[in-house]
Amino acid sequence: MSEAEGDRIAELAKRRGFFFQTAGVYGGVGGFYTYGPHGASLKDNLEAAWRELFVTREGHMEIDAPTVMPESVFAASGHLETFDDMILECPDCGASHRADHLVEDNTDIEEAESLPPAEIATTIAEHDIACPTCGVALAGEPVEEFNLMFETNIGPGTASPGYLRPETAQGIFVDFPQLSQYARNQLPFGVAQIGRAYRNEISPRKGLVRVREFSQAELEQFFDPETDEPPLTRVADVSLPLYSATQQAAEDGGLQELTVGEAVDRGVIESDWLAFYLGLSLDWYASVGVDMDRFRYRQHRPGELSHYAADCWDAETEIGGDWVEVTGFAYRGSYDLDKHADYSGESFSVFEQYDEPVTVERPTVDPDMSELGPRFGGVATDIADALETRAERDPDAFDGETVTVEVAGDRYTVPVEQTGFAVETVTESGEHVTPHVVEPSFGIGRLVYTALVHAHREDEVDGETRQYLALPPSVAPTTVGVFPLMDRDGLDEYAQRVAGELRATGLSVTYDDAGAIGRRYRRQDEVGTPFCVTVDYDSLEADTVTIRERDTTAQRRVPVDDLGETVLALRDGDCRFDEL
RNA sequence: GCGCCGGUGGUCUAGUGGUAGGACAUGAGCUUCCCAAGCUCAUAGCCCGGGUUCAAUUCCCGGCCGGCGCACCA
Repeated sequence: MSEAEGDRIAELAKRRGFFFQTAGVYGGVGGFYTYGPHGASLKDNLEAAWRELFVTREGHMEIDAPTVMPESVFAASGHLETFDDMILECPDCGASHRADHLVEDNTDIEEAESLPPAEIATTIAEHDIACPTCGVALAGEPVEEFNLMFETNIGPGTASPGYLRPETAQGIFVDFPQLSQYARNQLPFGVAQIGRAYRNEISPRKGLVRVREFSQAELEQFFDPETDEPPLTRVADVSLPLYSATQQAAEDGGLQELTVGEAVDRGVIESDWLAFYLGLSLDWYASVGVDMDRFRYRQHRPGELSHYAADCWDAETEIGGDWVEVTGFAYRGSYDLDKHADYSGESFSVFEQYDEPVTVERPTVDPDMSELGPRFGGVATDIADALETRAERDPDAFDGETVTVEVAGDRYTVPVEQTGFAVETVTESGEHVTPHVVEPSFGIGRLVYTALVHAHREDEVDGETRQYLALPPSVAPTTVGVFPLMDRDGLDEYAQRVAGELRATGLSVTYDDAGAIGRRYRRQDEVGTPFCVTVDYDSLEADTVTIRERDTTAQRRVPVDDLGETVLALRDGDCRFDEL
């Protein structure tokens, strides 16, 4: 652990091209990192592994939405309001406070968040609100607005404000009606997306942990909360390291090791869908290089939940003594779809057919427009609509001779016989359901960082300290290094040919003929290359090469003919090195 | 954003009011028949701006960036 752990990785990352701070020649810019060659490759491999599970294996759809969205999207999602904080700083002690919270705590005003900053400042002065930290009067202090979303303008001028998305999820929610079509309106279905998101953090910290631009891999699992069940049996026996809100509150609370089945049965995880994804994801973390002894699922405490979340579990990894959120598994309910339905006026529900149609009695109207039209003129259609609404809500009103409806403040009386009122027996074949959402949201950069930190090892070879990255072969940036033992006598040509043949199989290969052989092994150790192939003088005689394993430095001699297949099998875990 | 501390080749560092030295890494060459060996040579640096001074990498101020604490973290 220790800070040294993060420092070592930051140093290695910069020196060997995993990641580094962007625009260093201009002094650098806070919270922005560039992935170097090895880092970009590692990140790609991690994303591919994610896609393999959450898209391909689970059969979900993947989309790619824009990173800039119009204001209306975030007005509906709640981000415009929740991300726009009013900060007030104490002139005396320097503490920052949420100005709207000060007002709410000290006055009868609720939802002060929706008030303009000037009004908040006036209210603070009027009520003589003092700094909660030191007690100094805050009257007259400026209320600063701070929005965590990057704002921009769409097109010329400022008429169409746009925002860089603070999460990729809204790109899925906002086009749910379209996506539902592609899923043939069949719940449950999932939509995945890998992409960039942006948050103008007040103070970015700790390398890749808190940055202003980052990659998310998110899955939105849509389901009918009444009828749809996840395939829990597939993961029922997976053992989860759980740190529930209850355990966090308990004095002696610690991790609970429960299987997915047990956690659901005991109500530790309330949502079956959340439980399913916690179970499904566990092995994935291990497969991309997370040290599972430094991993836990932690439930959000009640006050910690996001504005949209009903329940949330974070996957956390331990880095330098701190626990870092690498995934949020949120139960978002129907919050997002309801909001977009509300703001847009469009339907964000799915029509679900019943197994058996249901017959119900329903009051209907069929107004006689040949009577209503001449009599009421332009408002006739509005009156017809009002009659229809009235019939649905208050069919008893049609019991008498006439019925009265109100349109735009005026009352109109219509003879019931002209309304065509009837109670019909209709057959309903289904109903409209607004799906609920469970969302696993992976922070790719934090996982890359975790993979590097957890993979870092030191050992001793022939009295020399060796530094290496024990990355899983499937995610390591380079799979195999190829070296000629000597850069002469035809060994180099032979090795070049071997490297070319390996590349042709689709493997990620690096060729190195510079310096002593040991130095070349070390270079590859440091960037986590799991296998190195060396061409020596025996190769020229017998067409065999040595293959060396990173973690043990052990070597085997193998025929060059099926080298490609051998390395592929080693990378994919179809064969163990000590079986060669 | 506030406070404290810091910023010297790609990396890690020494040092200084008269523009800098090392180690590692990198490149070229020699050597070398499997784990950072050795030799020669080469490339490469005082975060930015202002001030004080004959002279600033060094002192002062501001900025940028980083670490830590506070705040923030949908």
